[in-house]
Amino acid sequence: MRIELNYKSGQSPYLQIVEQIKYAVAAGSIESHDPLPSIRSLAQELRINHNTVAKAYTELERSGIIATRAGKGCYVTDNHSPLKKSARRQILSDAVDGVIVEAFHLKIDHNTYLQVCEERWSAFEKRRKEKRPTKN
Amino acid sequence: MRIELNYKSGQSPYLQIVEQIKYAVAAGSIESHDPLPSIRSLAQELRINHNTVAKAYTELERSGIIATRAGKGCYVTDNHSPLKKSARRQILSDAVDGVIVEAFHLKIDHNTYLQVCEERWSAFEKRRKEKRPTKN
DNA sequence: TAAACTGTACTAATACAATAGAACAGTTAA
DNA sequence: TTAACTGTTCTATTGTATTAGTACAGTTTA
Repeated sequence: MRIELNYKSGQSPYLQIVEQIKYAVAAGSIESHDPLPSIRSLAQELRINHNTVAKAYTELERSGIIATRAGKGCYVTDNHSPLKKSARRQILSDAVDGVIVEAFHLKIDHNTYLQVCEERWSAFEKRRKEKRPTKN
Repeated sequence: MRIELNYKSGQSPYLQIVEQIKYAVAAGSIESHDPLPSIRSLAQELRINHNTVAKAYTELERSGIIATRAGKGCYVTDNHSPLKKSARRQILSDAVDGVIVEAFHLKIDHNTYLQVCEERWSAFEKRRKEKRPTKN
């Protein structure tokens, strides 16, 4: 799990860390109970203040993706999202709406849209299976 | 086309205007060549400074969604996205990746995901057809 | 031309996000 | 206990986003 900061992207470092870790968990690069690099070591590696990493980790903890314990460290959790099914579906629905608005302005047709939706899901699925072949 | 500002959302007013207009165009609530409310009249209606509305309109013009002309007003354009096909598909792909990461952390399964992707597209399509039934 | 409308440009005030430094507190192991 | 590691809290600084006020410029129409 390698985190890289892009200072030209315009996105703040702490948000880049949040996104990359969320992405890595979803893609199976890191799994439940895996330890994350400690706040200070990651900060040193990225040459930023440790509070910037701490802010990213706090945000991830708030989302239920990781757990932090003073003195121990940070770990990926397995119980993401305590929301009930209908609420989770609503959040997804809003996110999909955003993509559809984007697709419309990009003049993308229905078939291409569906194709991309399926392709990308398969790509994530594949990476997760490659990472833990015995568990599936 | 009614724009409403939510001051509790945390999103800045000018971005709310941008999003709502992009959404309205994608949903067919406003169509190509339709006039938008003038900068000053919309500002007065929303009780904000006209430069805030101007900023939103500038952003929309930069995205190729509307055209503004001093003295005349602002109109929805029809030529969105001058990017080539592969680039547009790449942008969509990245946006879909974001949704998939979100879906994973929401513990949403493949079927539900695909169902929502299709459902929401149909909902937009339906609204556009209802708006201009003779054109399709 | 004059008035009333359009959008635009410039400047300044304010608020907030982002980052950093220093000191604090919990955990482990020698 | 002590040392070395963990995360946490507090405060301060910096930079930038956001908004607003004012003055300017283009277009239309009476």
